[in-house]
Amino acid sequence: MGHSQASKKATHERVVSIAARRFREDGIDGLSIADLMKEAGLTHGGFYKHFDSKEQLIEEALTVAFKGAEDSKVTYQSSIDQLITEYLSFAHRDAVGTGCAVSALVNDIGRAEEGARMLYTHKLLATFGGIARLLGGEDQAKRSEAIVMFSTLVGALGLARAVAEDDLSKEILSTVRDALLKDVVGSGVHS
Amino acid sequence: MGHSQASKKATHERVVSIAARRFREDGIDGLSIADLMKEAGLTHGGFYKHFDSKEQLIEEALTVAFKGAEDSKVTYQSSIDQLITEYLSFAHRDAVGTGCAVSALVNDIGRAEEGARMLYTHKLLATFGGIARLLGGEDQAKRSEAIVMFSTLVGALGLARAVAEDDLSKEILSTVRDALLKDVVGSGVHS
DNA sequence: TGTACATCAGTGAACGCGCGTTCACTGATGTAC
DNA sequence: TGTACATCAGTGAACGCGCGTTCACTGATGTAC
Repeated sequence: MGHSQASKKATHERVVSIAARRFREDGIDGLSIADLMKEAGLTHGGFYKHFDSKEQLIEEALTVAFKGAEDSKVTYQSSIDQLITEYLSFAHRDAVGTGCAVSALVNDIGRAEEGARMLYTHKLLATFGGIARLLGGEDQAKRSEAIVMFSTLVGALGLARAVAEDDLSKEILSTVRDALLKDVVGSGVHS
Repeated sequence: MGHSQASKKATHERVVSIAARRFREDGIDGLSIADLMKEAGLTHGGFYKHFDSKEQLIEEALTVAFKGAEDSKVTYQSSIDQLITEYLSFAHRDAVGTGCAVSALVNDIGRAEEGARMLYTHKLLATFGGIARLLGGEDQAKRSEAIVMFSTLVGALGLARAVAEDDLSKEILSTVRDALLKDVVGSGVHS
């Protein structure tokens, strides 16, 4: 039946994977189909052999971005200390495209379609659950702690990325990291 | 000398004021000159009687957005409790266009020109200073507290706006608000 | 005060360009015999 | 194994549209006398 299905699938996944990175870097409206296909080594026309529309790509790419290795690494750490330290690291700040998609798309998603917002919401719920687990439970108190902590992480990472001066950016990351690590020690998670 | 200078100034300010709101709502790339001028009751050609380029508009509009009454109301509250309560209110969540521009533009600004990033950075420094003052001082400890608190506020507001389900959105705002208010009571600001 | 003239904010057609999408075509690959 | 044919991923020109920007023009307003 013509071209191999395996190679089509490989191309499809490559395009989605590039989009998952570029949407985080440039915003959903900031990446064009032509640019995307060019980076995949193809021409723009071929896009529609893989997707019905840009909207379908967005949903597939966000699904990948929310499941991606880098993002999960950040969300499901082996310890809460490690999560805080890696989430607020300079490496994570500088790796928007492979980092936490919840942070990278926080402003974009309010302007996106219903489907994209749903994926985002479910990822956020999973993240709250994952952090609560790291904090030692899934009761209401731990969930609340997780919500506050993740809000702080997302805010600090966003501000550190937005700021034009590197000194201030590093101060934000270090200050928030130290404060959160201190909170965790104080709350008895390290029983 | 031709048209009144007063009416030109009034038009200029009206256009900048609309842009300051719309940039927050739709993103910097999400607002076109034609749309902007239409909302001001003018045609697109007239734009260049007021600005050399879109870039100049961006800088003027961000300056206004960072000085705007609504934003300052949020940043320079009379008390830290009031700041937390109003920043994390449903009203502020639903008023992106007139609310805190630091939050609304946190993702956009990393993709913007140097000038815009500078304005953002200075506004953020002023905000940290303002919150430290509300916390009772401007020493390093209070500055650190202010950085952590503002990160938390920005993260929580962003997530509450991004989320597709109203229950979750309200839970984020309420949970973070209560936690921050409790922290403040505990730290002895209300001596 | 009334008239002639100069100014210039605002108009709207037009510019080149990039967007998302369509479509007739190509040519490498898989299938049938 | 070798040849003829069918499939279809990928190509690239073209579509209508909106973008930022330019420009010749208009006509209400301010100035000069």
